[in-house]
Amino acid sequence: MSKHLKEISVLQEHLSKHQLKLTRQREQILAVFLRMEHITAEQMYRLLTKKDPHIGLATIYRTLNLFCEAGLAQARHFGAQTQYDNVVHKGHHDHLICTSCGKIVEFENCDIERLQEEVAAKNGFTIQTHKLELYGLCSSCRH
Amino acid sequence: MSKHLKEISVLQEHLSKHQLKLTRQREQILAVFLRMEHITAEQMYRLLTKKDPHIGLATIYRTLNLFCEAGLAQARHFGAQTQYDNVVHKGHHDHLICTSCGKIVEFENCDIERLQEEVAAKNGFTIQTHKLELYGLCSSCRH
DNA sequence: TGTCTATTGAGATGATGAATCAATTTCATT
DNA sequence: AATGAAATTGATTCATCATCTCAATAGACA
Repeated sequence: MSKHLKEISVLQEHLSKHQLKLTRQREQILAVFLRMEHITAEQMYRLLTKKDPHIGLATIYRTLNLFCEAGLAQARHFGAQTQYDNVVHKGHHDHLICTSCGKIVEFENCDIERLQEEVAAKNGFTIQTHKLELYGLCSSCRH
Repeated sequence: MSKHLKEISVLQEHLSKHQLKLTRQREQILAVFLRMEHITAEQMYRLLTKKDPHIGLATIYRTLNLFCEAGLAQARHFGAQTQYDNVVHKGHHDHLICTSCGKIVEFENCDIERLQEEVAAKNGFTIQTHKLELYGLCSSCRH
């Protein structure tokens, strides 16, 4: 765990701010979580029960939601399941996607990001990450 | 229905391309769907059963998924439920999503849209629609 | 019209995640 | 180190959403 001192202190701060407690389970779940880019509750459960068969699935869900509140994780709903993304590993997920041939072009645009921050601030939000996908026709498919 | 000739023909084409049939239920569901910006299967079910009590929820789900395959709809998983967005009504598809409590705020920002067009043009794309989701903490969850 | 095939609808099934609650653990205070 | 209030755990139950099943029905093309 020594690699992730910063994340541990973020959690510690959130815990003490809300009169919550640091438990063995929360440490174990955090240790696994910080090694992954993203994980589902089910995956986490399988990983943890290998070592410690006495950890409950309900605890996993509760703890991953706790991480979201602490700002360490970010829940994203993919189909049926919920992915918990590690905010530390966030990249820029902006894509142009051709609806005809499926071609994908990645891009980054600072002006858009700045405007996103403005919109978020106006609504009282603090952005952790974002997803922007532009769907359309690429130059070859338009002709 | 006469307002939505284009969308009807998009569906027709998809159906015939895949040896599927145009049924009374598909027409009814499409008619309602095209009037909405976005809808859930449950909402659609309630709207339709007012007129025709003999329509099944399974059919709603199947048909909305069909619309996604035909390119008329776009499924989005919000919390527990799935929203089916009308691709025709682009422009109101942007959301702020709280990763802690799941609260969703819709917004629209012309400047962002203009920049999106610029980015697309620079890469030779013509935008048909887009999806922008900002994930973060709302004001209540940050405290 | 008749036949072949896709579709429907009612209910069963499955999957996910949240709620419950008695037993246990944490941690500030002795 | 011991105490005790308060938070946490985990086994289970519960609730919701969406898909699957399959016999009955309806569309499309000859």
